[in-house]
Amino acid sequence: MTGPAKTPRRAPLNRDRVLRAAVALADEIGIDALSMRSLAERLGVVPMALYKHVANKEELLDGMVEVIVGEIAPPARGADWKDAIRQRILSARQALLSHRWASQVVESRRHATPVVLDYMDSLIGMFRAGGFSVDLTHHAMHALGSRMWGFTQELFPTPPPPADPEARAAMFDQLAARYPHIIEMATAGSRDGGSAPGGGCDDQFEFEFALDVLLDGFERLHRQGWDSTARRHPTGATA
Amino acid sequence: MTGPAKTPRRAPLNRDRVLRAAVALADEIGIDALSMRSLAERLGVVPMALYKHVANKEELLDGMVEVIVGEIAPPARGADWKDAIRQRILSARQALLSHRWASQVVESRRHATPVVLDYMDSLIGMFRAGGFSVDLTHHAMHALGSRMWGFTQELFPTPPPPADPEARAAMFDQLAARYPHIIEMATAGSRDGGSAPGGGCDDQFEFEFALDVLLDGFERLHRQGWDSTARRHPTGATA
DNA sequence: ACAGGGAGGCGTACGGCGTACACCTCAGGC
DNA sequence: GCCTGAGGTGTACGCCGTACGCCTCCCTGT
Repeated sequence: MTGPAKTPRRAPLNRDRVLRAAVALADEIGIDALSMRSLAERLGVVPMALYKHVANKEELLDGMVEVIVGEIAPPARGADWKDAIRQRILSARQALLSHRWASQVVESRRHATPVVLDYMDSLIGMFRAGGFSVDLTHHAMHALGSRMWGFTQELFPTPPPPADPEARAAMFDQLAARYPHIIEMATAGSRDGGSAPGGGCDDQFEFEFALDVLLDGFERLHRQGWDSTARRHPTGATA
Repeated sequence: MTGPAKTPRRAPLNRDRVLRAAVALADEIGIDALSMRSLAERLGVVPMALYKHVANKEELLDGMVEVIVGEIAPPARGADWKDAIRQRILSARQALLSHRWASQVVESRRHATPVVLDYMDSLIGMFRAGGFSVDLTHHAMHALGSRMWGFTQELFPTPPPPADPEARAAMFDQLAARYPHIIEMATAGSRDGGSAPGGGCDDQFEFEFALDVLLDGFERLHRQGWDSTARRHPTGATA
């Protein structure tokens, strides 16, 4: 009975276990509540123990990003460049969307980690495989920007609507006076059950719309043989 | 000699003075070093005094955004919708660029403040004045996303390049093996003094490129009478 | 079989943060 | 001449990230 099961010592931590626990905990309690202390407690360990596995909190967050980016589905083989890129980015979106805090953390990173660079490299490779020049690919990547991760900044964070209907009506009138166009847009959207119910748009639609505008634009420039040294801006010049 | 100048009491603070001091201090010492304490010290006041003028730090940051957004040049009158919007966004860019921390703070805001809504409302109004449907305008605004503020996420944060040339060459080979496309892009850009020198692209060019791809895309959809209920995605359908 | 070392975990402590709460101090209006 | 309330103060609390030194096993080489 003095076998290895005698003392049920917790399996020793390692970097990967720490990172996965951090992701899970952030999912659970939110990224703001994720501290070295809360994570340590979750792992049944003293806060300083974590520093044996990550250098500091920044590196912890970097690692969490790597875990998520690692969840992105691999590129589709044999597809048209546009479909392939579209699909890849949408699957990045899926990966990021399953962790509500992900976009915030990705945006806050200062240095790209290897896994992140892998993803970007593969995306660039897809443009190149589609015949894009290095030049156009470069600008296209920049134009995608954070959309390559599958998220867009929430534009109209819902201000708290008053519960009292009378107060709400009054506030509505007030808003309509100052922000006529916003109100027009918000109310128009809520008519149908379509793409844009007021107070909460169809994010997926909005995302794909923007992505397609960009990809279509890239495609057109590519077909035109656009070159950054020729005309500085893509504008016009369809015919 | 018992006049009002006898005791040189500091003019009492007010919300506006606090916000402007915060902006100036953030410009000076960086947004990370801006704390209620450091700001209070700069104003020659005890930290808690600030809470008589702003509810908490979040509201301070909101107010700082308002100050900056207030610096955006008013819309150009009488211009084509596209030029007008282009110009307005580029002037937003100018305003935000003069405070390096601005984009980070804007992105972190959860609730839009009145001044922010004013800006968005005016942008929407410009689309509408250009004949855009409410529907298309809505999606266009979402597609612009944070680009309406004139910034793009920095995509390739420069990893520290080793000083020793031999080590640098070794690292280069290693990177080239793992990230062939990234390296191709980075090195191709550095050939000419043009738009994309390695290690630091021409941000302004990249920004305008992306903006123009989007605006051109919107224009095309507008001319086609695009409607979100017709086809879900803008893709193709030029001819 | 045993000594040595290193990886993993612990405990304490420090300085900084945002901010709650009670208090003080006057200038201005009654 | 009193009152009031806006503006400013002082103290304190709980949280944070993390530096530093120590302990405790397990693995390894001999």
